[in-house]
Amino acid sequence: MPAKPAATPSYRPLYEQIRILLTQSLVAGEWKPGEAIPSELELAARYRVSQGTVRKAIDALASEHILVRRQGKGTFVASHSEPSYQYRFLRVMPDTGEKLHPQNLFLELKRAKAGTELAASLRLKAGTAIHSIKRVLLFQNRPLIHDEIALAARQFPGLTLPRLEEFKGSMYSFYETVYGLRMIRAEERLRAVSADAATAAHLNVAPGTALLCVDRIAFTYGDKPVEWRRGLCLTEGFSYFNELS
Amino acid sequence: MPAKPAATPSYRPLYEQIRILLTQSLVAGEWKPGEAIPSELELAARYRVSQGTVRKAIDALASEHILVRRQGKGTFVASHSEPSYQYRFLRVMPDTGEKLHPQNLFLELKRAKAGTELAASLRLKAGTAIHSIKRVLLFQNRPLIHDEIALAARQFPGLTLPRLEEFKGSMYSFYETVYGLRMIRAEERLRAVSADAATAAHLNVAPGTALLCVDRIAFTYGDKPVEWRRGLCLTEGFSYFNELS
DNA sequence: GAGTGGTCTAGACCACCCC
DNA sequence: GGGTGGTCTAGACCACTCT
Repeated sequence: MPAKPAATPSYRPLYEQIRILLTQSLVAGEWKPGEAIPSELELAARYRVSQGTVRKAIDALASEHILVRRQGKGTFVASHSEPSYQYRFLRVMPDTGEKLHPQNLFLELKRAKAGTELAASLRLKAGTAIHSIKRVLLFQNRPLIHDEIALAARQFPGLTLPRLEEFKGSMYSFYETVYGLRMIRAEERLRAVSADAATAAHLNVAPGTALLCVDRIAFTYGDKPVEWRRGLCLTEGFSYFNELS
Repeated sequence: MPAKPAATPSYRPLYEQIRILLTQSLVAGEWKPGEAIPSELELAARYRVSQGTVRKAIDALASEHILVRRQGKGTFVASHSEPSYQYRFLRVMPDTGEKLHPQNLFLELKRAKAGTELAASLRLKAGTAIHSIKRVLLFQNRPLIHDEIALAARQFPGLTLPRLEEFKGSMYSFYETVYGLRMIRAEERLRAVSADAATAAHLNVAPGTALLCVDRIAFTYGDKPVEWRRGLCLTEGFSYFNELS
């Protein structure tokens, strides 16, 4: 493997270069979500390095939940469609701690143009065409979260309400399955706000009720922002769980 | 190194056993926060394993921020007193993203008895003596967070308001420096609530203002809960940042 | 039993820090 | 220059899964 030092660290270890090559193959779709990638020995042969070096590269991708190792079986491309990853980014749960999966109720999908703030978040030009989705998430048949979601229209051609409604699974499972876009990480900012009239109606509470406002930007490979989302969440009996370490 | 298989996984790798031995040394105070632990080769000799095995054990502890590696210098015990770790668990920051350090204003320290809920959180018996601390955190001279903190009295003997006030640094830096208790992780639950009269006064807002309520339990080695905390946070111009991956 | 990931070793060499 | 962490190798062997 030819050494290929880069700008930032003045020196790039081999396993780092391999990690980049693997990522490129993932972006190019050489291995699809849920599929196995070649074995460590095969990859070692392909890149002319030792198994240990390939392992270190895979370790890094596994710790980012981009790949999943399964002893005795192989290494697989992580997928939001797999049960254990279905609601990987959903941190709202009952105070009791059980993880329960919400039911989706779509309210609206319309075309719109990105305002300056949204455009900045998704790294688009202001005025770019977007899809704007509104939905409510129900936990045990109780409306708990009102979501507003924005996606660049050109990245999601042919998106319609019926297609969203007929799909079983999370939004990210949908993006991945239908549009081949895998979300690998997200940034969230939380605030406390007072419910406006419309939101209060959707969540069936009095206007002015305190709600948890969760702004999220979700990214694919290469830290490319794909989805903007604002969730307004009723936190009675439920809370947003986070672990600090 | 004698193999010492344990109950849970029916087989425990060597590096895992080393990790446990290292943790025991940390708990016993063999190496103090901020100090360097022995070099990898020394540890390899001590435990009669190869450098690679010690490395894997240290890697695990480093990824939990229990140890910190510094190339060319050594491996150090992480400390909340170090500038970069001062406010490691503080996720509230200006919307602009800069990290700024708050100023501490203590309001009260009193002795109390743990109610059933608090006792359960800290794994104490109900009625156990505790310290109850109240304070306000100011960002740029603006009161933004009202904290209520509970600690088991027997773990913090001789705690007084003046001792808290004269200490420069974060609470965890204080626990670590004065009581030798290192907090290594924490769990938080976030909710949106309406400000009551007292809190509103402390934060200089109208009663009923929506506040972010952050409940936290912080743990030392061995997942032992030490501190319970409830923060009520004004989120205007500020927000709670979280990264999902 | 064959194939996969996971562990462990011994040794070489590199990058970084400080004397 | 000597010490420390960081990389890389080649090879042995172990644990798990599937056929």
